[in-house]
Amino acid sequence: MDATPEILGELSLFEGLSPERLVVLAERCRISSVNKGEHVFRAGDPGNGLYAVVSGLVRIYRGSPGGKEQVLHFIEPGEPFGEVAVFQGDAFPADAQAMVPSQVLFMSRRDFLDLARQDPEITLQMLARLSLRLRRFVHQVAELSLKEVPARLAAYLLKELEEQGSNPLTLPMSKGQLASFLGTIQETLSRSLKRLEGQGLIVVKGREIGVLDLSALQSVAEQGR
Amino acid sequence: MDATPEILGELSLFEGLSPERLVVLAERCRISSVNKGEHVFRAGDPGNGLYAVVSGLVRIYRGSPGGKEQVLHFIEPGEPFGEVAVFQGDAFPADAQAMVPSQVLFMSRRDFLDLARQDPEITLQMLARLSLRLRRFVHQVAELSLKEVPARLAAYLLKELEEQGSNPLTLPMSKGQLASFLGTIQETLSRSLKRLEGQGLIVVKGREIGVLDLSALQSVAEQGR
DNA sequence: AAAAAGCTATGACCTAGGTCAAGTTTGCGG
DNA sequence: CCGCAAACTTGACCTAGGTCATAGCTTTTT
Repeated sequence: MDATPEILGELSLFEGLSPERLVVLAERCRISSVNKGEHVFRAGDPGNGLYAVVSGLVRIYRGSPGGKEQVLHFIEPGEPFGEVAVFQGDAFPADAQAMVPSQVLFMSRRDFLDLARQDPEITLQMLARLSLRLRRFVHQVAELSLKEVPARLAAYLLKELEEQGSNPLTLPMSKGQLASFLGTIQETLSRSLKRLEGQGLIVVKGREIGVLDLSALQSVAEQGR
Repeated sequence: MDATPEILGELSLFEGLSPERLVVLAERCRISSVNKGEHVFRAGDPGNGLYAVVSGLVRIYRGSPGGKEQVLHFIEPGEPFGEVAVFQGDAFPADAQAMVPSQVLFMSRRDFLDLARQDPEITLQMLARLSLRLRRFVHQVAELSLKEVPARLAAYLLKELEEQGSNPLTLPMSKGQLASFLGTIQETLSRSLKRLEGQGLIVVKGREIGVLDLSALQSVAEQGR
């Protein structure tokens, strides 16, 4: 399916582009639907362009021979993914899979580089975007090796609370997926939630989590090691 | 101390720039000496520009309240560091410390952005550079959470063997520092080395490590979980 | 070369958290 | 509204690897 200028305008990637430019770009982008569980690309696939989530939710992850998986990020509507392969190395470093029925936009490397040439602002925006991602990875690596599961969980809940702004926050994914993002497994996550609940810091009801004691949760999150 | 065009020409960051351009840039860059153990910047410091190692060795790491540290990368001569703060967020996300007496070059954000504007090629090179770093982090996150220490160690040795090209390879840092890079501690690294040695895969003599059984080492490195 | 300071090895011990195995609950397709 | 498949919880168990303590070794300083 073809993209429309309206859809493109919603993507953070194209923020600030003129309506005329969007019309031209719309012709060059393709939108496709992917079913729940379907892969947009696999690690090692040649990357001929970049993607963005139009609707739905996509997870980027790496698997291991033993079957365990580590989620690197969840991509929400408006956000691009798979950019790394456009600028370096050409093979995707991880798998991308739709977690719910989703629509994804594709733009070829050629078209993106053309756009970048005509609109250098885009390049700077991309640098800022990759820098942000780098910053997040720095955080993720440090958390994985320096903190224990309850601390990582607490930090996640605080971040989510901040972003959602509403107090009983809602997990945007299954607990198993969250565990995989936090570098652990379902069982351990379940026990950690229980523990925080037992300490009176949170209250859990399905995917809804209410934060009862903000400052105590913060001190759990800071526990390093 | 002022930078010279010759020094700048050696930096991967300025690869491909004309000699005239290098002369102009040399006036804008400052080179300073840092002692072993001295910090170039600390996490949270405002980032007003980027750095590159001219000589010596710099490590980028994050500490935890409990005193443990996770090394994110070792920066060798010619390589830039601290770029992330130039494009995003303005505070450095980690600490940078000289591991041996070193010389580092500094270029202000302003000067770098001026250069980027005049020479768009630099921007694309920077995109490629950040993409490579992102790719490495993807790898590091996955290794930390999916593999055990001996597997991470084996993977490191294979990479180092490849890069150095000589068989008894030489560790470029202390074993304690290597442990911190691999997300573990001295003692565990020591035992892992011993184990690989006991299995006849490597032979260790101080910082020199000879690889005896390449394919066995590869299969240890691939063990996921 | 002696002394101080950092590195490395190794042993005894302990715990966070992964594995395996039942259940139980939730939510979706028919 | 039913039934089946995920998703989730809970318990018993086990192990990788972190902690603590000690001692040998190597390098730099004086």
